[in-house]
Amino acid sequence: MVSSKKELFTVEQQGAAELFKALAHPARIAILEYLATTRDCITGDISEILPLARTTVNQHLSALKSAGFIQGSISGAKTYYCIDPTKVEKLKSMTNNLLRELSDANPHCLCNDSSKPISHEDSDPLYGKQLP
Amino acid sequence: MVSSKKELFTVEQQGAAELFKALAHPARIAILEYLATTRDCITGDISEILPLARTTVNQHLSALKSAGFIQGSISGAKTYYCIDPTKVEKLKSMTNNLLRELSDANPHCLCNDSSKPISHEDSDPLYGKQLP
DNA sequence: AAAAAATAACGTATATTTACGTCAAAAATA
DNA sequence: TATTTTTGACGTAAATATACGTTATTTTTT
Repeated sequence: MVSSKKELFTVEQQGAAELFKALAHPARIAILEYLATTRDCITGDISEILPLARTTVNQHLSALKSAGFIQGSISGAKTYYCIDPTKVEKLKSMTNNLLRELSDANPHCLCNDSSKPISHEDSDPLYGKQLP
Repeated sequence: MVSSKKELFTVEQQGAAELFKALAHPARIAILEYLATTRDCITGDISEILPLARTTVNQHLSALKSAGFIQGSISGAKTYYCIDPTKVEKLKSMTNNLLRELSDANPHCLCNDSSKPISHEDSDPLYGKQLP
């Protein structure tokens, strides 16, 4: 790998990928779910819930914060974290856009075209065969 | 990192994370979008569209295939890839579940509770401050 | 039968993610 | 004031992802 190459795609594609990447670990899903169900959202609490060390949880929290999914507000020694509803809305609209794109155009694909019946595992004996 | 730890979360959380992970790179988003708009979905075509080498594109295709987002059917020397609409539906329902979870419960959080006004960047001068 | 076309497999190098321990600093408490 | 609590910063090691060139194999074309 010489460079990252991600910047060669559209900003929409990059944005979508970043959003999904933030959710691409079960710990971060769990953190968001926990934050959604409690008022007492401090780091210590979360690391007691999750099967991970506190520093690891903190790392996941940072990732979620960088992606904009959560906000943190310091109150004394404690830091309160909570979900940013704006970002959740953005995830919703962005996912809906992508899903619409993917499902609308799909019937055009050869594999799902009923006028070309010999193309899937049901009918094609070579489906899924590895080239040796 | 000793072990992966991902297996310590619920299967739902793992499944969601895997699905999102498959979409966590702009190239894979671009591939899905391209597959949605064309009938001629063979590897060579896609690598001419994307700013990546053919082998790299193939790698991303494998990732999407492993995740179940695309199917491939070999016809002669060419391999035709297409989106699996079932998986797209699964992404939709799973995302909707998560979004419902996250938006429903959010008002309970302290940070978004109007009865505790001093907690966000507008009112809290310490918001976002790094502990040095 | 030989050459060309197309693809997956393999190997490799670099970058990033994941997981955690240790440490220092700020605030609360004794 | 000293101790405890809480947190983020830093360093590190292993795992995984990304990007690509090379190679072998199959099919098509010549």
